[in-house]
Amino acid sequence: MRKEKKAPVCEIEIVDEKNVALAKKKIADTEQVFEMAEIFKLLGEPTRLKIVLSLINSELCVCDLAGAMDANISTVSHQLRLLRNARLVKYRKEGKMIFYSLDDEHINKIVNEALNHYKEHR
Amino acid sequence: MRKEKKAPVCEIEIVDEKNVALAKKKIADTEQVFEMAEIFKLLGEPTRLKIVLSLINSELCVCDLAGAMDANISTVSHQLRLLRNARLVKYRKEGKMIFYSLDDEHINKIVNEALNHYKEHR
DNA sequence: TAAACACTTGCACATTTGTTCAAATGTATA
DNA sequence: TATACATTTGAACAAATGTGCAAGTGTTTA
Repeated sequence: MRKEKKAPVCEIEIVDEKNVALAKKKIADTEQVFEMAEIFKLLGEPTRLKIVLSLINSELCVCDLAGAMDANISTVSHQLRLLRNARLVKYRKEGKMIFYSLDDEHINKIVNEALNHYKEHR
Repeated sequence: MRKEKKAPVCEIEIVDEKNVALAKKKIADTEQVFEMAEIFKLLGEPTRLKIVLSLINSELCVCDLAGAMDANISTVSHQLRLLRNARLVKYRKEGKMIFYSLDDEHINKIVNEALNHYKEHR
């Protein structure tokens, strides 16, 4: 005897089976979806986005970065750690200073694409 | 008599004035930075990213969307509202069903660029 | 008109997140 | 070695966020 799932309205009924299958395929690689989301989340916070934008032109030390963004050094450092962990930025030491720069050429493209989006909408 | 700011260590001292100026220029348009961050933030949450990925192939009703993602309809609806407000998705009504689709061709590019990033890092 | 259905919305709640302060680390210089 | 400096780190806290339930809206169909 088959176990009868009592249908909670909608979840069971599929309207467009073919396209649901396609959609499922797109999000099948769960880990990848989470990794992608992680990158977007990192760019989705003003302080971190400012850091990334600031580093597009050139490497900067933490101090100058904070200066350019008009932000607390500690705040910048905290956010840099997140960007570092995700390998969006890299750093090099020079004496007591640490210079940060972008670690990925794609970030540039992603940011620019978003810029286009923004421009189009106003 | 000049007002003497007591220098809190680092904020005042600028190491690389030229590049700090360039960085400042990049983030000068505050409103734009926040709008960009908003878009990234929306893509930076697994549920919402799955919605966007699901809609790349074709429009889907809320019900199928939830089915494809294996998520609660209410949850999906809540997140759809955010995507709607930001004009990342649009919708059309057909009877009692509502079909959602991507409202922006840039989203596609942004997502694909992120995909490349991901692939490159493992 | 009533029932079924697709979807939205308000609420409550736990969780996550960004910031600041103060202390710690590590490096250069007197 | 002691001091100054650049940066990192931990702790504490308020604010923001995602989720699910239950109730609400609006549309179709019996």
